[in-house]
Amino acid sequence: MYRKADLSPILEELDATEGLDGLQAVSIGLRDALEIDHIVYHWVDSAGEQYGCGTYPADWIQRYIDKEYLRVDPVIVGCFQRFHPVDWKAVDWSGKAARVFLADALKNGVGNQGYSIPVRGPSGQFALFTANHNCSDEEWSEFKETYGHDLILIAHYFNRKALDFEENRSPQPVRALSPREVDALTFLALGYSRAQVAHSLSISEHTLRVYIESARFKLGALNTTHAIAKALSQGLIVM
Amino acid sequence: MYRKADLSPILEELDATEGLDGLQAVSIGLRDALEIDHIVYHWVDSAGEQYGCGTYPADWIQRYIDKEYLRVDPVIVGCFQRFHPVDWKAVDWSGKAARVFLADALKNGVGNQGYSIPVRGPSGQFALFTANHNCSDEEWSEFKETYGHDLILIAHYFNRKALDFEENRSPQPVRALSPREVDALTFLALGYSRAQVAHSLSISEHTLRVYIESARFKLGALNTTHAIAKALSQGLIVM
DNA sequence: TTTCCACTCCCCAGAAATAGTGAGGGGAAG
DNA sequence: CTTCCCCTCACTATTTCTGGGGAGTGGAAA
Repeated sequence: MYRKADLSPILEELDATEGLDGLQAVSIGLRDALEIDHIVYHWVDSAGEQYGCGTYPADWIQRYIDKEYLRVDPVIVGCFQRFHPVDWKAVDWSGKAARVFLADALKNGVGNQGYSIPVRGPSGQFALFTANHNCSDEEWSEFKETYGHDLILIAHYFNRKALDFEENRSPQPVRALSPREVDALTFLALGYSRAQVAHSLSISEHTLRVYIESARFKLGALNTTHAIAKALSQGLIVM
Repeated sequence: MYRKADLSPILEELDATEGLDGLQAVSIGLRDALEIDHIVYHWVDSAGEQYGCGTYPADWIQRYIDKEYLRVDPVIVGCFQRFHPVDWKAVDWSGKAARVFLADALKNGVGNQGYSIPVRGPSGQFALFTANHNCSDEEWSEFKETYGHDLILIAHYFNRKALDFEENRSPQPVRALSPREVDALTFLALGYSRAQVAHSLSISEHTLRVYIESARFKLGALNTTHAIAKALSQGLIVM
């Protein structure tokens, strides 16, 4: 039976942390306190870039990036679609690429049990906070039972810190879309043609075009499709 | 000085709750346990729809909807841009509409102190969890100090429940895309033209078109833009 | 083994989106 | 009261996308 560790010092340490190196240190402390194999915070950037920190072996992290496992990893997909924390056993490993990925992960020091918490920030920011261990299903259930709540909170704080660092680095000048621009992009995202959208909004197609173009400009998008993709992934419009 | 209330029974009640009415009941219990004026969970939908539950007077809620305060409320805007919980005193009340809104809110039973926690789910889902009270800044600081962590966790669980209800109402079957289709849609979402995508994938433009069409078909999309919007919002592709 | 499905290639005509201009009215903020 | 942004409308030429055909390979599953 698990005896629950006191995590309040970890939370305090997390609160006072500065910089990614600090998060790295906290994740090591947390891993030790929880007596599991790995703790990983993984920021998945909308541009496909990614950074994170945690206790995975450096080899594996490099391999993950090199092999573009991000596109294969079913945990990422599963978390992206859900709000609940995700147990690795519950995601879809049926794809061939996914099974190859899993085998490779296990070979590189990743434990068989995982529990990943999706965290979302403004502008479509998305990250994962994962606890990983090598043990039986029963032990893992007990672990989740014991620390589930705490992990959610800690995931929240990890992401908060990561966002703070990011903000310091690049204060993004996100210029908001005007209501009409939002309308226009929303209808386009729903699959309507420009003519239909113009009709729906009771404006001329020419006017509609102006909105689309100014939205494109504001979003720094190369074309309408890009604008809609950006607006969607930044949470500026919702389908 | 605050003596911290034990919130674990509330969390358990929340865990076992079914339906919006249940959430309503939990928010009342929580308000009483915290000894504050109001607790509100507010799901904000971009389409302008919104639903929520909490302890605000029904009059005020109706007024909020009728007057379209959603578009004015600086707390909404502030939370939408941030990951941190937001104290109402810290948001931008400089706009005229915002000040009118504030005056109206205070007149309708809303307390002067507020603490709102943004929560985000898949597909750009966004909600706010708010604690509201009428008291001095000092008392409020102490309250936030005491219950800040708990409120984050509770906000998370409120949103989880709300999403569960939503899911039960509209379960959608997703048919997976082939790797090539994912590639094609991903590049298109990044703003490349068909010619550029074809070149990037080292295939002919004709072939590329076949992928796009089959992806469109699988997604039940009306056109390419729609397909990309659907794929993005279903988490099938990541930018 | 046969039957899928994923992947690759090709032509053509019509529909739709983009790029380059332009203009005027209204409202909010400084 | 001026400036800035939002909303609305218009024309033309060019590029890009869509929809309609058809055809051949290889791998995986039934």
